[in-house]
Amino acid sequence: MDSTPSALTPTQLGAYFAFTEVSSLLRHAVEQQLRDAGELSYVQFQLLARLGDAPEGRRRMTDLADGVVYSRSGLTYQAQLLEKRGLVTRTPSPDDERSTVVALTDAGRAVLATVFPGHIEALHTLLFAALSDADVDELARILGRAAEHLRTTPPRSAAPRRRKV
Amino acid sequence: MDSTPSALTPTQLGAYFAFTEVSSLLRHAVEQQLRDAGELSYVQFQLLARLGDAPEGRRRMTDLADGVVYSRSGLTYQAQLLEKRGLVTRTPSPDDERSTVVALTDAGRAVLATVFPGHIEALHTLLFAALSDADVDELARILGRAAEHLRTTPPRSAAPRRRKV
DNA sequence: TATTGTTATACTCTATAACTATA
DNA sequence: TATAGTTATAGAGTATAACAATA
Repeated sequence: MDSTPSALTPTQLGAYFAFTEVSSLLRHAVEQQLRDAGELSYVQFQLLARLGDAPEGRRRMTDLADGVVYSRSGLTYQAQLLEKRGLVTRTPSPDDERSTVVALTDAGRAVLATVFPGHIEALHTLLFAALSDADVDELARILGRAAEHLRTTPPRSAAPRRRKV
Repeated sequence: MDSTPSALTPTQLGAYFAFTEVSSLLRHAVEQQLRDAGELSYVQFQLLARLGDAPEGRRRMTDLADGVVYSRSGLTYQAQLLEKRGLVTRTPSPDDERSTVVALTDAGRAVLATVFPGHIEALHTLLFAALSDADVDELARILGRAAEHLRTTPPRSAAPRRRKV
């Protein structure tokens, strides 16, 4: 019944600091690689990668947004940039005419293909080179659990208090 | 002699995705908390926290920057904001007159104190609540190793290529 | 009325380059 | 000449609110 103690144990603190450090350094390095290799921001890469994963390379705007962007206008902005570069197309959905379907173009796939090898190499040399297979196993298990918890616990915006009512 | 293979194992992929997901969701939640509780951006919080850790609450600009900010002007900008709010002071160093020493004020400590409990609570409910003590142990160990690797391997900017020479 | 997405706008943040001053 | 820091400036990104259109 351990109800959110008011301090962290030294180990928790260590885990948190290490996490933020890895997160910051890794992200910075990866952003640089994506910028150099394909003129992509991290967000743009994530959007393209999500499309690459999707059946037929297409998704509705709302589905595309998920963990990537936290405002609808932010997604519109990025989708516009990608469309201008010809990496995606945006067309109204035939099913629901309110929806916009974003689809990866051949050029979009090409950019993904250009960027991927360096991306993977960066992950290898920066992260996985330091870890044993067992470590990676553990990491996947633990962070997978944490991710699921985060995904489910506060559905998106906990907002425990409002300003000004 | 496993020289950076050109693909990731499913487990590595899982670890990476989980990591980015946790990183993104946790950071977003924490930023919201810091903003609500103390009108601080994440970077500003990190700077204050670093000062709070330092002997006498003071550090040179350069030492303060470390993992937090990746350009000197960015640090100057943030330091100015904090100084305007009276949370830090900036004074030339007596030792080396090129240096600026940033020092936490009482108001700065007060803001840190205001923000900390909610910060810790957020970490508890969002991250540690999902993990066993053993998990946290493992996480600290693995990520600690990764952090050290990242810290040492590319001293700061690998820059394998330049644009335009 | 609720949902999907866009637009307008304002703001925060970051990075580059030029500059000053001290070591 | 190298280091520490600031300034000017420009650009990228984000979020809020108002809006339009469809369900």
